[in-house]
Amino acid sequence: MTLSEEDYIKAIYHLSEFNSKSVATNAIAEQMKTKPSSVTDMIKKLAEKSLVNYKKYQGVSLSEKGRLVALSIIRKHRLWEVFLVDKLNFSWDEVHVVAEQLEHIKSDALIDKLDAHLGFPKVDPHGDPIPNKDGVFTKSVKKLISELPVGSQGACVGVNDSSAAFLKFLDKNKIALGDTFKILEIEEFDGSVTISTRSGSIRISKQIATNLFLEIVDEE
Amino acid sequence: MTLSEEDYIKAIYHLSEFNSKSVATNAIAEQMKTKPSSVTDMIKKLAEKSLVNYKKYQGVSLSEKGRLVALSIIRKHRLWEVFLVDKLNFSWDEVHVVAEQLEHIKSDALIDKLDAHLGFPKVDPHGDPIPNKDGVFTKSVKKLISELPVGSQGACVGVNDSSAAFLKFLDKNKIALGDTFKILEIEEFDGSVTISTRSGSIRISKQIATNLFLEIVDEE
DNA sequence: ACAATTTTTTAGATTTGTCTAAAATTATAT
DNA sequence: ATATAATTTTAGACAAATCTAAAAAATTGT
Repeated sequence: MTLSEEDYIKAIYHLSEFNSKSVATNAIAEQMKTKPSSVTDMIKKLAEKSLVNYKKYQGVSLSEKGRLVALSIIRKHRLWEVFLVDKLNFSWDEVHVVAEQLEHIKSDALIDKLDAHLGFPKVDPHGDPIPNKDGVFTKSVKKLISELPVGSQGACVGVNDSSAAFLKFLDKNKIALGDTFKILEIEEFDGSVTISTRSGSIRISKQIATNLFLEIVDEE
Repeated sequence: MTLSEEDYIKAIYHLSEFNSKSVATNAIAEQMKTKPSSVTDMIKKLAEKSLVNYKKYQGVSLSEKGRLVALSIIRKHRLWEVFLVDKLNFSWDEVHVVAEQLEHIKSDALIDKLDAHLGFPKVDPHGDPIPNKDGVFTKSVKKLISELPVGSQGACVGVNDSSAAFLKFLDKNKIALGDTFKILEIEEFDGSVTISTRSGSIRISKQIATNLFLEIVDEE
């Protein structure tokens, strides 16, 4: 698989991740920052290799084979992100660009050993699940604090607003990525939320609650 | 710089590492496993970017700019090799192929942080020196035990013969990469050498001595 | 329903890195 | 010294991935 093919497969996966229907040529072109005609060419090539299901003018979807390729790339991407944050002290918002390159390194042994080195993580620094070797992963529930009911509990895995000001605020309030929070109370009046942290409970404004993602530990 | 350009620069560096003269087109073609005509094309391109000094039919040499590019790639390659061996438990003879891919990842921050994570190593797992950011490195002396006089001391950094049998032998005799040895005595009769190790002194045959490299800690 | 718009595909060109075959240059051997 | 051999370069072609411009198909609005 060429680098470019891998990028297309990944783009198609992400575009069909939630709606599951077939993906439009234009949508892929936008995602890949290229022209629709280039997309058509590449789709033909991927169809030739039966990585995608394709019928002219009818959009495209990943075949099972293609889906597994996508998941293996995503697995690599997310493991590298964990490495960059946990081992090299990158901040979680800097890692994406570098992981985009690292995900294309071809070595099964490397990924196995990296996985072990990292302690077989289940989610990446943004709270997104890491597929296993066979492409199996538990769809994690990742929600804004403002969307959760009282009693919910989870690890803080990301922010909506990555402005320096907001990150500074989090730092000042001793809120860090990875911290576990529990929602104790939601104030009807202003939407502010009381959450418990390791160092006690604090109250956060609605604005904060709509910008912090929790990765819910969903027992099932 | 494209991946291919980087590979050519690295090949030219290695080919002129010891003789320092200009490198022949055929030599590059052999190293790169490509045809001489392809090499000529690429050399023209590199000359255009003033990464090499080139005169038709006269061979090619790296410009200062090209030399710095080569050293930055070598720096990345060797840091990744240290990572693979020290952190991911690859054996030192498996790392080259993977490092060949990793060396092309473009991110200064990544290499800085990797360097720090590894404790700013000075040599790679094969005993070859790691250039610093500015391309400066101390030319390390790496010699076979059989080439060294009594009294020499250094870290074991590599083998000539990487057959499974030889590696097994080393393992059985508790000789591992990184161990420090001192040469105590050389037997005229059969060329066998007595060396001191952490766990006492042992005698190794000439055959072993001609297959083990020491990285000499050369005070100057 | 069908004209207008949007989306998608085709056709033909471009760039990068490669190739083969042939020509130009340099090296070698007697 | 010069014919022969080896090396290097040129010329022209090709595959991959992209582009522009134009044609084909699907969608939308009234």
